[in-house]
Amino acid sequence: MPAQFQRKGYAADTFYDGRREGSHPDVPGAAEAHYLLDNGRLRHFVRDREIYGDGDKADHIFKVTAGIVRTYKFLRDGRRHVDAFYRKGAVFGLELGERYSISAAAASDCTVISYRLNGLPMYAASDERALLHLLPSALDCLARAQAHSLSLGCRTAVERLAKFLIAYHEGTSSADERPGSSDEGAGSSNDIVLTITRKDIADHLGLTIETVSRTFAELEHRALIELHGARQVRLADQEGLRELCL
Amino acid sequence: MPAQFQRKGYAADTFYDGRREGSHPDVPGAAEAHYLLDNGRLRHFVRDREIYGDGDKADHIFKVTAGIVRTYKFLRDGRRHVDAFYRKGAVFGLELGERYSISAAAASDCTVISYRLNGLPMYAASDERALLHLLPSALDCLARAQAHSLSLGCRTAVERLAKFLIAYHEGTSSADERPGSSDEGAGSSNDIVLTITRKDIADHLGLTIETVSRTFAELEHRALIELHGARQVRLADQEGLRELCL
DNA sequence: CGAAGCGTTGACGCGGATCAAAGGCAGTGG
DNA sequence: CCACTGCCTTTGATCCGCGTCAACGCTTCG
Repeated sequence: MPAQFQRKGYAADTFYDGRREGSHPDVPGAAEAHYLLDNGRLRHFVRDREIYGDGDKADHIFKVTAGIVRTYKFLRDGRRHVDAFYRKGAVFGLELGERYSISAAAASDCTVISYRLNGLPMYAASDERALLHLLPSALDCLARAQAHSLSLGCRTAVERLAKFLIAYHEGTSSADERPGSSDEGAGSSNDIVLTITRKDIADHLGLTIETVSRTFAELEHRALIELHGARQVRLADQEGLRELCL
Repeated sequence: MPAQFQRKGYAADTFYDGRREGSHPDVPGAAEAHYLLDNGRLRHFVRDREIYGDGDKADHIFKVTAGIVRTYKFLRDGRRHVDAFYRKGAVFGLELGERYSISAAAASDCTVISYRLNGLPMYAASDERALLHLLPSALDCLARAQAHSLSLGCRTAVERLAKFLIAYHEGTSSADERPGSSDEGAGSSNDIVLTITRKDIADHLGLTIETVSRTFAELEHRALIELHGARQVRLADQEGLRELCL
């Protein structure tokens, strides 16, 4: 009923691309916002390669430079929950305790920079100024985690997938990993290429792969998207998709 | 399948009581961890009174001193999602942007300290050292938000409620707001008094009040809890309840 | 005592899980 | 070049947990 809740046009959740904190020029030292990652080590991971495991010592922070990273967790019964996806520019591996509470792996082939902490939990690292610059990343993760539990708690399969596609699109549309033609030309800007599997999507949205597949079909049936193979999706009616969000 | 994922005995999520960050003595200046809240203003709220609204200027940070605060959001269709509950010692109102993305209200009568920021988004506040001490709070919120989406994404009504009860119990058992007798005596330590409504629980767990009610009955039927009225619950079999968590 | 909230209980239907099978598609080897 | 193999995805049939609708009990307060 309250009217001020109608915040519109922001559907992105769980796709971290580091744009939000970068867009705040009044952060002290924003230019080197994650400068502590600059002297890190570049590492490449093939799809499904684990980057760190739930329970490992949390002695690194990471930043994605290419591809998509997922954070996830296995349940006792073998089920898997995918917490979030991280894209170019996003920081992951932030932990309060001295061990990771969740695993991270490459959802597609990807490249990350890893920065080694000096054996201390990150809130206790020696460089306070560097740590300060992690607060925006942490708050960004937090906001997206909250948005995601809202989706999981309140929304149907169609709505969750619609939101996912919008978020995925917003995550790539400004980046360089565009499908098809290399020039920034005509209106092909609502094509997306899913470099992650149906299973990753399903485990993230709290659905099964069968339901995800059926829901893709449903969205196509409603003329909101066009499927060209399993991985290539055109967002035929972005307005309609956004209608379904939140 | 991986064995190191079996982290046991930590079921608390979404109940923030500020114990975790306080338990890290190696945080620089942990004693005054939230000292920036010390010169704040004490405020009292009756149940359901809004503390701040989604969309308001995010110019305050809060710390709970008594009672339970919920953060929540209304959806367009009138549904409500309760993101988290905050208890004595917990900090809430942390935001990346300059406006709150979620509302906060008193889930029970409660008292909070509000600290006014100087008109800037909090990551840009003048006192960097003070800000630094918010990082643990933010990371704690983040971990719990992640745990909560896991519950919502993967678990059944019975499992969610079991986890909720364990978390609620862990949140009160060490605090002073104990039910019944005032002395720290015999084994009544697994009685809890729910000061929040079924609706708050339902909206938090992504269920309806009917299902929550039925699930309480189911847990009692399985002899995991004993209900003495709607608000007083004895955790008769904590081990059994924990079996259901995660 | 009546009214208003909150909580419980029952009947029924639907959305998504489960079980089962078959259709692309890429990589491999003959 | 084509058959073979394994993985990912789709599609169909059935089942079940939870939502929905409806009615009733309990408590509180005027």
